[in-house]
Amino acid sequence: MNVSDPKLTERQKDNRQQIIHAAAVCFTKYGLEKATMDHMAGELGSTKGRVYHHFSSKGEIFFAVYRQAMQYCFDAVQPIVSTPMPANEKLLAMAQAHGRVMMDTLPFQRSIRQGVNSYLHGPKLGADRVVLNELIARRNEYEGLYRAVLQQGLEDGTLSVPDVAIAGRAIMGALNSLVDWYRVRPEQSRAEQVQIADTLATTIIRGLLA
Amino acid sequence: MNVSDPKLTERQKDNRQQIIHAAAVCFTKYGLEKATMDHMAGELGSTKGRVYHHFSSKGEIFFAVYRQAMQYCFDAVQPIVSTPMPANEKLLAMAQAHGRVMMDTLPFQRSIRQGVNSYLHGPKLGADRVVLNELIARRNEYEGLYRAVLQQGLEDGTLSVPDVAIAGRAIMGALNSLVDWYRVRPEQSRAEQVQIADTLATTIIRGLLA
DNA sequence: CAAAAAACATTCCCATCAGTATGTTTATAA
DNA sequence: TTATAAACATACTGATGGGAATGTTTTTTG
Repeated sequence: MNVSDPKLTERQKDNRQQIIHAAAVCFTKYGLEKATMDHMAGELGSTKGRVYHHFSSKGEIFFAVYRQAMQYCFDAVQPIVSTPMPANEKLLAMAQAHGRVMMDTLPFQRSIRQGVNSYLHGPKLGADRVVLNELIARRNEYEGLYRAVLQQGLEDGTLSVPDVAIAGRAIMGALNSLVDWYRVRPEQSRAEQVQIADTLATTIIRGLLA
Repeated sequence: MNVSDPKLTERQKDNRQQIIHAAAVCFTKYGLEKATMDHMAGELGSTKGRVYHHFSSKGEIFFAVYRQAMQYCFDAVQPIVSTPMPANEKLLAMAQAHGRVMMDTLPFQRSIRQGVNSYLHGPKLGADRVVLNELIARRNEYEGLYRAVLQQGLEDGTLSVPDVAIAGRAIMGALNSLVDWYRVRPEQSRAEQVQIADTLATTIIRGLLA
């Protein structure tokens, strides 16, 4: 199974990619619903015609954005999971990586944050409900990475939480909140950016007590 | 300055309250944009006419929901701030209280979570932009309560964080994530409910390390 | 109890936007 | 080089929903 559908030329994949990116920008710029197909086309310097030539609906585009956003997260965090390391260190590294991805792919992450709520209350059944469920499953799978490491930490004794599921939620919630309050500042260096993500990660895992 | 505008009869205030509540339900049920005025009216067993008699626009209703959601939070957390207590205990109590309010006023909190993003990218200027800014300021004021206690904790030595602002964000993010994943279960007792909020609060403040 | 105002319901209007139909141009294949 | 299909642009349609206009009933007030 490939990342995208197989029967696509390189050019087509590139075109889809451009559109997906423009969509992510528009979603964060105007909000999920208020972002129109014309907005996306405008962002590309084109018209609807182009967009509809590569995607069949607005929903399909959102799903593509969602998929990609998740992929970014997996690519950044997945490798760390399989590294041999004490669970506490591993969890910290994962949290830091996640924070950085949030910053680096902000439009995508902002889009899906709005989108889940929005597209959830839509077609109870139907074709794209299936796709949505698949994406939700994938998100759950991602969060599972954290729960697994938390569990591992309970076993190797480097972590201690009353409830693995809730701890996982807490981590995700705190990290994902980045997309709500983090603003890209042009004068901000990469080091300062990473500093924020790392501080956030440390604060969550270390706790707040003296 | 009163909680609501002064020149309103008791009956009017009650009517507005009914509408606000119905709106909060619809916002979470259908999503902010997809929730129509007819939905809200239907939820009340009435028609648009009634809604528009008490509110001039959909935006105004959302603002009312927002205001109320914030008020719920203030009412629950504000008292704790002025209680004489070590900062670490105080912070825990605040976090627990916030978690409970999230659960108790779920439709309201869910509404504003979607809404901020949505209404933010609207009228750059205009009358209701002013209102929105006021509400955002109020939210910031609320988060200030947590930052103040964090600061206090640094001074009385019961708390230790690298960055007060980021720690505040982390707390809010983790607690507010409740509205994303918490589902009301009929068979769940109040005690079990409170247990979840408390566990979450403890996890955040205590941290995850063994 | 009359008159006025409040509290609705009913009906209508119109701007917006997803999606379609139909061109026109550019690349690919035969 | 010609036919064919891909890659667009342009022009249109249909439904949806916010809000206004207008009618009807129920309170309140004088």
